[in-house]
Amino acid sequence: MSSKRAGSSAATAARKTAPSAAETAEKPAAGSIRERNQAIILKAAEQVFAKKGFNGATTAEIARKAGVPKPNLHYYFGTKQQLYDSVIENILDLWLGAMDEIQPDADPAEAIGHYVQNKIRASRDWPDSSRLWAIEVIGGGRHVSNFMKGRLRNLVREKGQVMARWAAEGKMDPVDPAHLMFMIWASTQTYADFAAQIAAVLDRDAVDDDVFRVAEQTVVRIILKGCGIG
Amino acid sequence: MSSKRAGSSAATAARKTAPSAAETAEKPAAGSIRERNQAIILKAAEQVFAKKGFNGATTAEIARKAGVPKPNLHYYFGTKQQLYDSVIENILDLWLGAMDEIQPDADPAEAIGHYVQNKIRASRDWPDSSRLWAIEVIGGGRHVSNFMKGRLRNLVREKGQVMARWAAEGKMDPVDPAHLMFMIWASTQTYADFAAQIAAVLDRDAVDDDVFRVAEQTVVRIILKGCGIG
DNA sequence: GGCCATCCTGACCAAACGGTCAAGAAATTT
DNA sequence: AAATTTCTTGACCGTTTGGTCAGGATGGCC
Repeated sequence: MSSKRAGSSAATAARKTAPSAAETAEKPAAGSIRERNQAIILKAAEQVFAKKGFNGATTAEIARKAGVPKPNLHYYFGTKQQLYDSVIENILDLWLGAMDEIQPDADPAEAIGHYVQNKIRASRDWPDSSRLWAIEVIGGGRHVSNFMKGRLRNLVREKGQVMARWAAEGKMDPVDPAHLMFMIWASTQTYADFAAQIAAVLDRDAVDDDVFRVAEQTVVRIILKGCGIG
Repeated sequence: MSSKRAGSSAATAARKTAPSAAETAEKPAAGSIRERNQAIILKAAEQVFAKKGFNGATTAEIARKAGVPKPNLHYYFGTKQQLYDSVIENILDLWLGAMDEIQPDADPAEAIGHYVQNKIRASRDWPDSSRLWAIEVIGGGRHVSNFMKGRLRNLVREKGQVMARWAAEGKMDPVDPAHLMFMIWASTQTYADFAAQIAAVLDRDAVDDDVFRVAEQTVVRIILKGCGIG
């Protein structure tokens, strides 16, 4: 009797991310066992870490959720800490995408509006990533310190200069760009991080698409108008 | 702000000898040993819980930070869970104060502006409370579910009606009040919860008064202007 | 089929944790 | 000062945790 808890949603998701190019038919290629299992474990780990933080999560729970025996975690990722680092690394992209539109010759309303939109949709589509990031930063952010002081800081500086130029050209108010970013991040990620609170206040079981629609509308509107755009 | 709450779940500890503490009338016993030590432990517990969450915090660390032996925690608070509950209970007031100014006959700019101000200053003055609240809600908020679905929801509904009236009178834009609240909470509490990230991006050791000054200015301005006030 | 590398897993371990206890020290009351 | 209640503490315990290991199963390649 094999201990297959198979058919989980994790398996389907992992199959989607598997390299499908050269493979024919349904049989996974040789080297893909590793990738498949790593993906399954990473997804389970993200869920558990996002809910309980690093210390609160147990390797046993992650293994159970992934449907694999516990030693399998260590086989693929070494220690719990290394597994955590791998999960964190997969999240960093959330911060870098979507800011591309903020360019000197772009339209501020569109650029910033789309950025807010994308951030809110990220909260809807990958809430666990947002929550895990939040827990990590609240705890001091030691694992992401380099990222925050490096790529993230540079990005804020760069996009801040674009906004300063927009302001100089009269296209928007001279708002402090860094704090505008903080405000956008906070106002959008709150729909993932504080979903429990928002659902409770709105008397719903969860933050569903209806809520996200009004959220997107409201936040985009206040941010843009608040910056003197539009 | 209401005054402090005496440890409500403290009595469960000393079961050996009936804890006859508070039954016969109010015995202030100014500076009693019990109150002093409970306050010390609660403060230490809040710091540790805020950084590591419930599971990540250890009673040994709380005891060390409070400067008392570990069994002393159990003597005063029973279990770790009860200590956590006591800490959480002390935080709830943060959500209720400061919204008082939002009244039908008040000036929207002043009322909302002061509310944002107060929330940002709360992030500056009690960052650990904000962070602990965040960790609790991210983890599902089971310990505060009643509060969120009760007093908090009612408060949002009540103040939302005030804002709807302001909007009907043309004093502000017809913004969804609940989402405006979410935005204010997120934009203000982020200066406590995400302090590590903000400090890193701004290239500072910590989020100091300078940062808070610009933060207050920027957030108040964007929120008010974004709502069509001012 | 035969061989090898990769993958899987039940059983186990040392450390850390929450919690307990009994006895002693310090207040408080009588 | 004696009695009694409250407070303090080192030592201890059962459970849970992250991590290990040896050996078995599986798949790829000739």
